[in-house]
Amino acid sequence: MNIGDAARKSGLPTKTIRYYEDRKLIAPTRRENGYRDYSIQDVHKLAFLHRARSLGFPLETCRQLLSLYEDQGRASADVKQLANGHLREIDSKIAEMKDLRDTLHALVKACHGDQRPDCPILNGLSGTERDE
Amino acid sequence: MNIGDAARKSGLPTKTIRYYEDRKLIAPTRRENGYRDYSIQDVHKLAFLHRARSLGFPLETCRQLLSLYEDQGRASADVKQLANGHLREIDSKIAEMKDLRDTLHALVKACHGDQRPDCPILNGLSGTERDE
DNA sequence: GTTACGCCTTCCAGTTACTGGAAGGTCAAG
DNA sequence: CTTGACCTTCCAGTAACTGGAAGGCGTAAC
Repeated sequence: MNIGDAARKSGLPTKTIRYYEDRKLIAPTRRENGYRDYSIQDVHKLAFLHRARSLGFPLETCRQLLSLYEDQGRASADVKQLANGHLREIDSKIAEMKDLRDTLHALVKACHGDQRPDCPILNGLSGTERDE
Repeated sequence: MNIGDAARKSGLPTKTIRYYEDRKLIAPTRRENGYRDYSIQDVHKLAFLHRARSLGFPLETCRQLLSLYEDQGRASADVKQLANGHLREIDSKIAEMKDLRDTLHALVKACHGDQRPDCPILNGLSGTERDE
């Protein structure tokens, strides 16, 4: 099938599909006219990539997951290890963002937000507070 | 002072400082030998940018914050509005990441992680589960 | 004087994962 | 034969840096 149909079935834009091919994640056959020709298996792989990416796995991790996906003799332990590594990264990112959110929230809360120029947010950012 | 000293005092790498100059966020004077010359005010601005960036404000928002920072007649309401917009974005990003984390966590938990090839994580990613 | 070292300069390229657009070929319908 | 929807490749841009190369400047030791 043509790239447009593969796009509709996998949920990925055609641009992205071509990009994945460039990055050697997928290699569809070509017709005589030069058009890419996607098999059902190709579409499954694209949909797999789509889901893995939407879970935030980096492309290189997606590449590893995809090769495990295609390896009938894989050990689920290998997959779990990749997923666990990613999970830990997500957790630390969430923690980092929460910290950041709390800091910003405290500044916003302290700001009266009126026509006067005095502003705890800017004071906080300028480092003129005692605790920084 | 030289860029190296400005870097040490502001906490930003010299590369980043030059980048900010390229993006017109700061404009130090130049000495006769071509070296950049940073004033105390410049260093304050760099430290301000450093803090604003570490709170996750995009550079363009930093630019606006910086101009408010320098505007003695600003209204704190304007600052608060910028900060609030950013806060909302952080909140939605955190919520998004939590969702993602929970989905991934569920997959990881369901995976026995041994030498067998059967793997709920890959099943989840391939979309062969009934609820996807 | 020159050598060494650490600073400084500019410019170019790479990172992540796409996304947009231009220029042009293909195909089916009317 | 033209229109419109496809498809192709290639180039450039995004955010915010980061690394490296090639070369100039400043100072101190030998």
